[in-house]
Amino acid sequence: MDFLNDLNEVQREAVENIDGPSLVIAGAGSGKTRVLTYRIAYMLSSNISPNSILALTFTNKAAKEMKDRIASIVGMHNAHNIWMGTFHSIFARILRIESEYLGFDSNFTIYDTQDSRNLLKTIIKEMKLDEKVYKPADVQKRISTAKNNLVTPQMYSNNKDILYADSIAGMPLLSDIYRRYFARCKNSNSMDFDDLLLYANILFKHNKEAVKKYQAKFRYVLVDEYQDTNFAQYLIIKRISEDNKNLCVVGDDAQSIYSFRGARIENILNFRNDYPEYKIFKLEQNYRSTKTIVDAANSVIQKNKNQIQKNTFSENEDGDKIEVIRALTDHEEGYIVANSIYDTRLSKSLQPSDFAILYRTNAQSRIFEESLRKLNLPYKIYGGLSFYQRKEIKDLIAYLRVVVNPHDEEAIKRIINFPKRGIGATSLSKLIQNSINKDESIWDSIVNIHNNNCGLKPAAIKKISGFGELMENFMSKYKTESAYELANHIAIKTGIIKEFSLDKTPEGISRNENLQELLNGIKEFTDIAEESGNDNYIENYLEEIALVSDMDNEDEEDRNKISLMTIHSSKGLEFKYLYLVGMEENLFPSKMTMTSEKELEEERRLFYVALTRAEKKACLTFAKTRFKYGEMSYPSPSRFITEIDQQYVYYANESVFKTKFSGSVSSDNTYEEKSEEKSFTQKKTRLPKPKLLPRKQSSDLKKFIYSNPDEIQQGMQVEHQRFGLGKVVGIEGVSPNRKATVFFQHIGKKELLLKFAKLKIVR
DNA sequence: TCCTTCAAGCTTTTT
DNA sequence: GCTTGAAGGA
Repeated sequence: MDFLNDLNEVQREAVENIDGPSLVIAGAGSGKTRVLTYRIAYMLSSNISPNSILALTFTNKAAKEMKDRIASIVGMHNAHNIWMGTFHSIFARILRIESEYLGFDSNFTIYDTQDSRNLLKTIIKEMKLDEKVYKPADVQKRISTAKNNLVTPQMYSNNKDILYADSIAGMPLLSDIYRRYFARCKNSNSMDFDDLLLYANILFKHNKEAVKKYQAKFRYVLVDEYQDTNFAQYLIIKRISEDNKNLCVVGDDAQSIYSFRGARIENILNFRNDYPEYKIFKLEQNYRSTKTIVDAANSVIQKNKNQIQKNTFSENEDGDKIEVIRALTDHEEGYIVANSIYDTRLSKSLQPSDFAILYRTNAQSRIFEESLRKLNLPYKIYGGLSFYQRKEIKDLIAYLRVVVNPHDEEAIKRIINFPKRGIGATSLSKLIQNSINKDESIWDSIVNIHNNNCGLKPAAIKKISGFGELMENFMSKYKTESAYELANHIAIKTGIIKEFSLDKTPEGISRNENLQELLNGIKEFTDIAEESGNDNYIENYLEEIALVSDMDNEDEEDRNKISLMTIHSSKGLEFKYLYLVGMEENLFPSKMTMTSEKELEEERRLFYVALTRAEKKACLTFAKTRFKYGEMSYPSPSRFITEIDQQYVYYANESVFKTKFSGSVSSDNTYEEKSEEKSFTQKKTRLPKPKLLPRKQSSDLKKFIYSNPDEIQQGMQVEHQRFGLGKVVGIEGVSPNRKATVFFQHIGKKELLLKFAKLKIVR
C-alpha cells in the first residue's frame, strides 16, 4: 500500500476510514478525485470485492477518469468489476434487470430531452391546448421537477398546493398532461432521464426484496459531487446504504451549481442529521492554483450566506494577478482572447491544451471559434449540439431504436415518413388516435392496421402496412446480425444513404459525412465487443450511447487542443491559463437568475467554480457592445468583477488593444466612457409605414433581413457582405423586434457576388 | 401530401 | 442571427 504515501494527513484519514458514514468536504483543487480513487484502491487491497463497491458520479467523464486511475493502481481486472458510473447509467442498468416488476420490458428506450419534449408537444396539441400558454419547455420543467421530488402523476393530482400553483401559473391542466405523458411513456416502453431515478425509487420503496438484494450487494457506497444530488438521488443513496451505512460522500457546497436540475444543497448541509455517527474530513489545501487565484475566489464566495465554514488555502506561488480586459465589441473580445492565447503560448512555450475559454452560454462559442480559426489555433468545442442530437444521426438511430423496442413512439414518429413514404401528418395522427383509444402502442396499431378502423383510406393503409413489414424484416435480423451489419443494412435498404448522398449542398455533404461517421462508430463498437467477448447487438450499442454526451468521447487527436466549454461542463477540470469571457451583467450573472438572492448565490458559486479551474492565471473579459438576437445591446461589466478583492485584480489598458485591433468595427462606432454605469438596449423610434413592393421579384433583385432599418433609406448605396455592392430599392415589413426586409439591387457586374462569403458550417 | 415562404421568438446551465 | 412553425399554393 505504498500509494498511500502520496497523500497528506487528512486525505489519508479520509481514505482509510472506510467503515461507517463519512463526509468529505473537498475544496476546489484539493485532491478530491485522488481521495476517491485511493479510497477504492485501498478497499480493493483490503480484499473487499470490486463487485460490492458502488461509486456514483455525475458525468461519464468523471467515472471513466476514476476507473482509469484505479486501474493504474490495482490493475484493470479489479477496476473493471466495480459498479462505477453516473446515477443515470447505473440505475438504467439496474432497472433493466428489475424491469418486470415495474411493468417494463428490459429493452426499454431512454428518451432524451428532445424526445420527451416532442411527446409533450404532441400531447398538448392532442388536448387542443395553446402552446403559447402551455409552453412545452415549461411543462417539461415542471414535470421534471415533480419527478425529481418523487411526485407521481397520482400524487400530483392529489396535491392541492401543486394544483393551486399550476392554476396561478395559468396551467390548470398540467396534472392532466403529466398523467398522459407518464402513461404514454409507459405504453411506449420508454423512460426519460428523470424516470430512471423515479422508477429506481419506486422499485426500492415497494419491493423489499430488491432493496435487500442491492443493500447486500453494495456494501460500500461512494458518491461524488454530493452537493449536486437531487431528492430522488438522495433517497436512493439513503435506501441502499441504510443497512450497513458504509457511505462516503464527497462534495463542496461552494460548488453546487445544478439547482436548476433539482440539486439540493441541503443534502450535503444536512448530512450530519441523517447520519449522526458521521465522520467529517475537510480537504482545505488547494494544490491546483496559485495563491492569488485561491484567495481571489475565496473573497468572492464569502459573499454567500449559506455555506459550510472552511478555510481553503494554497501554498503555491503567488502568481499573476487576475487580468480584466475590456473589449469594445463581442468580436473584439474574440480577437483579443485568440491573440492573447497566441502570444502567451509562444512566450511561455505552452501547449494548446493548457488553455481554456469558458463561457456562461453555449451560444457564445461561435465568435471564439472564428477568431481561433483565423489564427490557426487548434480548438475543441464541448457541449452544444452533440453528435447524437443531429437530425441525420437521430433519424438512423430511431430505426435502430424501433428494432430493439418497437413500442418506442418517438422513434416511430421520426421514421414513419423518413425517407418519404407518403405517410403524412393526417395519417399519423389518425394512427395515434387509434392507439390511444385502444390503449396500445402505435406499433400495435401498425401491426393490426388491417383489422383497425382508423378512418384511413386504403392507399394510406397500404403504405402503413408496408412500413410495418419493412420494420418486421429488420427485427427478424435483430439477434442474428451484429450492430454494424444491421445498421448498415437499414441505412441502405431504407434509402437513407441514397437520400443524403444525393444532396450536394454543403449541409448535405456534412450530413452524409456524419452518417458515415455514425456507421464507423457502430463498426468500432461491434469490433471491440467481439474482441472482448461481449454481445455486439444493436441493443448493446444503444445502451452505450443513450447516456453519453460529447464530453465523454475524446479522440486522441482532440487531446492537444484549446478547450471551449460552458462553465458548468468545466467542473472538475483544470487548465493552466483560463479565459473567462462574457463577464457582463445579464449574461453572467444570467438575466434569468437575478430575481432571487438564492439564484444569485448559485451564479456566484458558478463564478467560483470557473475561477478555480485556473492553475497559473485567469483572464476575465467583457464587451461594451454585443449582438443579441440580431440587435445591439450595451451591457455593463459583471458585478462579479468588482466582488473580487481588488488587490488581486489587474485592469489591462484598453488603448493597447485599440491599436492592436484590426477587426470589423466601423470607424464611426465611437466608444463612450460615460455610458459605463447603465445597461440598456437602445430604444429606437418606429419607422413610418413600410413601403410595399410587388411580390414578384425580378431575378437580380436580392433581399435580406436587416436589423437596423432606421439607418437605411430607399436609393441608398450599400455593401452587403454576401451580395456585394448595390442599391436599396425597397424596405418592407418592419416587425416589432425592429427588423426589416431590405430589397437590394446589384450595381455593376453580377460576378462580384460572393456566393459563399458567409459559408455555413454544419458540424 | 409536400414544398416554399414568412414572421415570430428566442438564450441559461446537463444526465 | 438563427430556428421553428404556420400558411398557402402546387
